[in-house]
Amino acid sequence: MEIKEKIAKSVAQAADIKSAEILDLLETPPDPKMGDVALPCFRLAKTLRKAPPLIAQEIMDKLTPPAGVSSMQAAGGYVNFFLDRTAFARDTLKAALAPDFGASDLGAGRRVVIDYSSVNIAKPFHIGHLSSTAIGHSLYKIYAYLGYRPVGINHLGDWGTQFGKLIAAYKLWGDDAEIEKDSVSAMLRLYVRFHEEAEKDPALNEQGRAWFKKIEDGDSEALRIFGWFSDLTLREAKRVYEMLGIQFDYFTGESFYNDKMQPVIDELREKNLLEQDEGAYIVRLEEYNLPPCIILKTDGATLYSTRDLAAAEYRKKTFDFHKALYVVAYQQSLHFKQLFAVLEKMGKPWAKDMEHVAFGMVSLEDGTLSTRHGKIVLLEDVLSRAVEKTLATINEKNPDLANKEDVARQVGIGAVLYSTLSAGRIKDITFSFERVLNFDGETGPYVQYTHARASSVLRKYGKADDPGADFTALDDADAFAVIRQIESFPAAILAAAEKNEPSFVTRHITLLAQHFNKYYYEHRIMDTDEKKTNARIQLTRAVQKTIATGLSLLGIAAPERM
RNA sequence: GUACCCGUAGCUCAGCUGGAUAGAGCGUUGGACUCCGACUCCAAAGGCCGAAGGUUCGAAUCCUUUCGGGUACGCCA
Repeated sequence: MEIKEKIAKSVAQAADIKSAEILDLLETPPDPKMGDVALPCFRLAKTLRKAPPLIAQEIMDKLTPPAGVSSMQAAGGYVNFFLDRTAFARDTLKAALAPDFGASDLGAGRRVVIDYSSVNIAKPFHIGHLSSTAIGHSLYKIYAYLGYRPVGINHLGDWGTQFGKLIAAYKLWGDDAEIEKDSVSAMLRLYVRFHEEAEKDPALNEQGRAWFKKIEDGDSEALRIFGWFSDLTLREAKRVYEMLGIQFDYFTGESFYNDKMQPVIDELREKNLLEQDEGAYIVRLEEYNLPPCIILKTDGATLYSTRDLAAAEYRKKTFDFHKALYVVAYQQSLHFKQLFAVLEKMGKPWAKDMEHVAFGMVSLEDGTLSTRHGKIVLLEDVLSRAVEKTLATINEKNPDLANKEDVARQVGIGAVLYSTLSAGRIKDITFSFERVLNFDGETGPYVQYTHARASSVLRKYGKADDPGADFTALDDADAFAVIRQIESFPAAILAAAEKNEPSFVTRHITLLAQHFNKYYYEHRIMDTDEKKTNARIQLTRAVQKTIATGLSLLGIAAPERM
């Protein structure tokens, strides 16, 4: 970054163009043999009204290369700059070895509310919830690293007529011991049975509605049963969160907003936004080219949207957020567009600070996930199988390793997290054990292995860094590739936050691991020249640190041995 | 029907605020452990970037149309 600014500045002087404009043009050539930084002159041709190769030549002739640039070359319509690699290595490693490399105070004093994971009461925690959980948690870490104060909210699915049905089913066929023992699975069986029986006997639905009404009215028995179900579900979910190393600041679910909806409805009325249509109350959104948003049903009951409006209002009031993110699957993108549009119509200037961080659908190889038909894969099973497989690998390759079980957990779970955070979040995922449990190539274990390998070298070296290190040892192309990648780490974090895209971090550290592994094979790190050895050790240390930081931003552990 | 998203190597994906010969991993084939960790590395094969127009000095990238796939579209969440 810094060197690009210097180049932009000197080009600006030579060509009499604004330096910011030049900085914008600067890019990295496709092949390092061409140069390290390139200035394409094609766009300048328009204003200067000269042929690009001529401009390139003229700029080069007039230019005094800034410190850090060793040579220049005009080629085609480009001016190519070759960096002084020794200086680049020294500067980059110094920055990378300082504490909190890539961190910033960009977000100082700003809160970012992140709504993620959102488990449903009485429903199993399956692989369909992994994306929201992993992406949300990673964003939490990324924003925190950039100085923001993230607020993690688990917006529990704990409201709706379904819970009336569940209680009705429990009253008819429930067995306390079975529920205590099987928890969510037992609840799910009751729920499925209810739907089956209601097909034959529609009167059951009436019972379901009645029980839901009791929940709404605060009936003590209804609340006791529902509270019991909630506790059991959360206990199960928290076990998974613990395995994943994830915490939330709040477990405020939908029911939390029950008493907070009326003021929003009143406000909509006052502002003349509420309109009765076919018996229901709606807000029209034609000017947004969106279908209307239903606020109240014909029977006067509230809906999902009503609750989310109240939640948005509450979050703004409580946290005064700088940004509010909803890490929710893209199926709900219309809902969020409507939600944001309604808030905007209500005159909330902060509506523009809210963002739906959408991600793709998870399906199984033989079709869509379906809780009701039992076509699901439990997240806990995936995690355990990944851990088991890792343990088997460790027993085979590194049987004397201490804390094998701990490491197996870190690597196995890391593999699962990595796999959901490696592709862009909008991509659909077809879940397959084969893919998740493959640990070769661009995978979590690969990156962790690189980290462990670097750690191992550093352990062997066992000495502190030497201020007199000879960085000319890092002049070769392999080292340069590694250093360049390290240098762009802070930019990758910023971009990840900007786009709410953790995969930018995943990709960045994966590439870094690849460059380092190549370097490791081509070069001996520790040799007889102490000053040169130390420079290569600093490189190794910077790689180790950067990978560890990157992994931690993804919520993945970085074991030193594996 | 309408809106949004996705089509890049056999498979999974990068690259998409336009730039120099389209990249990686998996899989396939063939190599590399007396040497700092082989969960590693090297090499080969594999592409009209869904298609057609357009804008531009230049398009995988921007615009239009079109085909294929996905998702969602008032009283579920």
